[in-house]
Amino acid sequence: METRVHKVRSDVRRHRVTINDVARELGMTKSTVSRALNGYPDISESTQLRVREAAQSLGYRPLANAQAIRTGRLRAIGLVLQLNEHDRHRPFLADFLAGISEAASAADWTITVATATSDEDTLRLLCKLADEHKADGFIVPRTLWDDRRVTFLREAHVPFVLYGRTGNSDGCAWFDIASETATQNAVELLHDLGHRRIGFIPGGRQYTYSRLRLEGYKAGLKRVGIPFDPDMVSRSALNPDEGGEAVVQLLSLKQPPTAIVSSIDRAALGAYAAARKCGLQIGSDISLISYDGIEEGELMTPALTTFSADVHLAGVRLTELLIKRINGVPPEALRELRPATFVARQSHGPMTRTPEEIAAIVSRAKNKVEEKQ
Amino acid sequence: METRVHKVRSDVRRHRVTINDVARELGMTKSTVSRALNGYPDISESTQLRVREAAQSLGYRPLANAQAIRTGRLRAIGLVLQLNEHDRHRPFLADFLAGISEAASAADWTITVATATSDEDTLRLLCKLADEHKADGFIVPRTLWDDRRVTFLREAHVPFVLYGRTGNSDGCAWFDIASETATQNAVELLHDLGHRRIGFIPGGRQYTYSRLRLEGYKAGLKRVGIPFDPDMVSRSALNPDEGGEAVVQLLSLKQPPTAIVSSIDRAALGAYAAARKCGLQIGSDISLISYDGIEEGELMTPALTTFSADVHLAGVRLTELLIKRINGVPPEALRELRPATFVARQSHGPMTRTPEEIAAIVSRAKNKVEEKQ
DNA sequence: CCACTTGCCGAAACCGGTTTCGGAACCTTG
DNA sequence: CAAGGTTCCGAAACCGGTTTCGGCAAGTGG
Repeated sequence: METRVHKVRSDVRRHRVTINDVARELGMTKSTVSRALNGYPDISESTQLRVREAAQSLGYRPLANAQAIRTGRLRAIGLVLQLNEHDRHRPFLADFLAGISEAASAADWTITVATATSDEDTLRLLCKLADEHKADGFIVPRTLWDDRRVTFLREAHVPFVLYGRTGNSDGCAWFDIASETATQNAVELLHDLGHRRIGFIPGGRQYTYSRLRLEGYKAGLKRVGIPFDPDMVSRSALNPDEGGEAVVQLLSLKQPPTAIVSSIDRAALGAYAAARKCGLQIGSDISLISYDGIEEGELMTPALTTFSADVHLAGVRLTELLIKRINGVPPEALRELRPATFVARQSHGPMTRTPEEIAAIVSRAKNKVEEKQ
Repeated sequence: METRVHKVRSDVRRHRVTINDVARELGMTKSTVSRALNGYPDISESTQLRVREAAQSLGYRPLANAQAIRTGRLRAIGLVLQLNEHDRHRPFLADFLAGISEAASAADWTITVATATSDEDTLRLLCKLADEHKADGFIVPRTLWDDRRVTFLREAHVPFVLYGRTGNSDGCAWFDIASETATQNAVELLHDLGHRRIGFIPGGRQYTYSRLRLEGYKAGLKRVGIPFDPDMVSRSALNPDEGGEAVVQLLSLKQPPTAIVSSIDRAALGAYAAARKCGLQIGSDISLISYDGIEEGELMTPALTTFSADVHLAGVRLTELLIKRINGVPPEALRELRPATFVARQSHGPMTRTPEEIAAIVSRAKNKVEEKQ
């Protein structure tokens, strides 16, 4: 046995064990071997057993590519990642990939990935991978509200599953984390701590999550009886710099917020320096609650309170859903919403200053800066 | 469910243009079409042209899996990533993948990835992907000095290319960035700035780079005429916490360093807080030069001086080398070493304090901490 | 004018599998 | 014991390509 395995290994290139080898060894035809290994009912139990044992001991592994040309099933899931200059820094990529790979391996599937640099590029690669049948179906990450990938895959009748929701979800299977609920909870929590002016920093406009989190913010306000004020919503922010600008925008209002809810952690990271520049300290002077759960949040002072999304789990579930979808389960039966996890750290707390006090501090800080110049 | 599967399948089949469709359209046999498209010399120029045009206009795309069962070539490169709990936080994964994907796409190849959680898992997946021929060759990232992946791939006669060097490089193609030279340069630079006691924080022991950087450190010392002192080499550090501990270890010496060279940025990030705890400020009281070029380094105060490795380029070159290797180029001709880029920021500077002064400050800071307790 | 290349393409085998079809052996049943 | 039904497997077609082989027609040399 030991030597046999070793032999197989060193012979990978020269000659692998084929179904014909197994058939010859057993004195059967390859059709019988094939049906036995695939559990067809017209092969007797005893024969199936014999074939399985022989295949095992010979180290036979069917070639997925060869199977695919007849069955049309490669047992590969496709993934096209868009890594813009913009969000090249994807904190969750490793976790996400690990989740997908874990679930795929468990089902004996593999992953085909490609990376793209723009929307067009993404669509082109998706189209190419589908055309050349490099994958049986696709995981579509970071859904947009109006997503051309979805349109394409739907029309091409290629199975897919979305990470996130989208505008028209006809025929879509999806997995998502209820960030709108998290955002709503953040507002309610801040209200319970005495805050009445609560600002909001949206994420990238085109993404579905951005829409949902804004809705969650509004739902939270409604729930606690605070009227919605458009001024309390800043420009959208996708990185620390933009996050900082958003915070400055909110704090420069005549009636600035005493607490801020940020759509994404990356933007919230920029809030610290921006607030400091305005003479305020996150956590003590002004509260901040964000969403995502990136590692860096924990290293900030004070550490960032956030709602954490389990991206590893997302990868696992998306893969399981996609495999089911490829096996013919209707998309309507493959939709899953999970809650985010609240990670209470030190960037939020009871209201300590009124909007008026904050406005005064900010104005004083601004004058100081101007004096220096 | 059964009917649905059949429907999908027939749908896919309906869409796909096969080589037979092209042949029928042209009134030729598929063998002629195949040879024409593959540029065989026994097909006339004019026929080749006609076939190419017809294939183009019909939208024919050969199925890589179908080609592979005869040619044995899938045009897919394999990548098994080990994402330990430990270094799940891989800052370069996105860049690395993007580089690989870019080069693979350009050559019309695809990528098959899998992630593993341990050395054994990595080896198992590598073996499985090779056995089932899911890829024509592999990129092996993060080489160890004694690397079982290399042993396996070599014995199995599977083409591969290493990202990094290894103990026994017989039959190995590789790409690497000369971090040993960078480390040496760091030492020389610090010497030029007046530093004479220069500490070193090694990375993960089993990795080849760790060995090389230590050698670079020693080479730098030798070059400038400083005798090597084993005490100047701390325990190895792979993350901010361990980096902090390493710094404390060095600063607690009777003759502490006035400058520190760190093997990896992640460890250097922890140096800031650790130095502060010892009463010292990075950049002004003590110099720090690191290696990697991660984004976070720029956000530190003062920003981290480091040698940056172009991981995107690494992905591109590794892919190009691997494809050549698979095409039969001997591994000895596929070895490439590139320099790292020096990124001068604010964490290093002229020597401002002697080792004795530093020792005094550290000892005072320690007493203070003890008093508080 | 005939033998001999040479250029070019069709026919068929092949790759490693899956799937359809048909028939032999066995079992039931009347 | 004949008729009919089951069980189980072999033969052959098939999937979408590649590659080998051979032959026809045109060109070339003697």
